Amino acid sequence: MKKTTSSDISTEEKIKIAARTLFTKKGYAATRTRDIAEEAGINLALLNYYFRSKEKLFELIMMEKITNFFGVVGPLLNDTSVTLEQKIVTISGNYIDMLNDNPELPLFILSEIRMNPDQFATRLPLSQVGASHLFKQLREKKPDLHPIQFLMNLLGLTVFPFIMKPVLVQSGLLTEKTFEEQMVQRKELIPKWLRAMLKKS
Amino acid sequence: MKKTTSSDISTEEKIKIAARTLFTKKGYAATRTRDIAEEAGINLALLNYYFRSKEKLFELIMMEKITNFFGVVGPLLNDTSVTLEQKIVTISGNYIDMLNDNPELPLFILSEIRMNPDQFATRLPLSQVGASHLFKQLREKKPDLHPIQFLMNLLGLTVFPFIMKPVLVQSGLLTEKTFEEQMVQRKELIPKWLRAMLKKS
DNA sequence: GTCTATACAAAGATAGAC
DNA sequence: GTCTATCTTTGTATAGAC
Repeated sequence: MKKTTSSDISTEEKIKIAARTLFTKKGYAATRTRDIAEEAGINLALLNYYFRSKEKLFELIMMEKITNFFGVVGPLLNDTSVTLEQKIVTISGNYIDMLNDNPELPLFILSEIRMNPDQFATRLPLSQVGASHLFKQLREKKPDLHPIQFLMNLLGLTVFPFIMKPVLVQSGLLTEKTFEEQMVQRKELIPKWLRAMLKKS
Repeated sequence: MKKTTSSDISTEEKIKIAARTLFTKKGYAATRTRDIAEEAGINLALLNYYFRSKEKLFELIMMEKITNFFGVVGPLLNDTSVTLEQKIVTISGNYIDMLNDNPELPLFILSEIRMNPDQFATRLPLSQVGASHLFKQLREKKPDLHPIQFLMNLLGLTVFPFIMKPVLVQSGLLTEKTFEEQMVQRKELIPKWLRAMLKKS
């Protein structure tokens, strides 16, 4: 029987929590194992005891985050029972909700991929997108626009504000609160804008 | 009289060129001064001789890049002789041209700002945007949409594809060549999409 | 499983010769 | 201005006691 209850967290879990915080905030290279240990309130040696190395620990966290990030689109991609319109609303809405809770996610994932493109390329569930039902729907609806162009728009309109957030808030152009309000608004605006893009021209 | 001619580059300049390449590709933390020295083909000690420290050198490059990045919008912001429509076309067009030459720029700037938000906040020319002529034009044209929302769209549609580029290319969803072609297309598409967003609803 | 102590490696910075 | 050699600091990993 595990001695861990909901109120006392195992050392292993403490390290993972601290690693999640620091890695996603500062990235791999700028994060010190000593800082993780301190943040977790444990001894530095235990990090290596449980996870063998900084890199192994990082990969664990990274895979978790990639799953989070692509989990929003994944299940919808090939669902033939959902209309294009519904997919758009669901994807952008779910992303905004998820990113409101994890605003640092996109910048973290994208910058780490940039540093090691080939290492993560194979593990990304993106390769299937090209043959997905969503792409088929897009081609039918608007043959003269490459589905990738549309995907860039969907993600750009949804994800980019969260990437800009630190800049906008720090520059005083926006407060945390008004940012969140605007993101809520966008859940209705984005589908409207995307719908216009798919109109026959 | 300087002995430097156009064909032989001064040591100082060699270091700056190497630093530009490595910092923008890997970020501050992951870049080693030894790598910069090697890339520049100079002795490690010379880096400190010319720039005192890694950090000083980095700040120099960073300021350069911020100037590049915001230079595209800056001059247009308060130009009262340019219509809103023209501003949109110019901004997105110029950005796409500039980013086609410097695709790593946005991810570099945004991830470094994320690591040190307050350090760069003051130096960003973004605070003036709120009082700009562009924002005034946007408020007049479409009072029910917050200008920031529009700015997010303009930048999201323009800049985000370049942020996604490594992911898209590495996952095999796109080749370098088709990416560039699509970006050229977007120079006409983006203004069209944005125009639709500013229509009376 | 957890901690102390320490080895080992890498990175940034500098002194001093040329 | 440039180089070699070296110092210091910081970061990662491990050995061994409890």
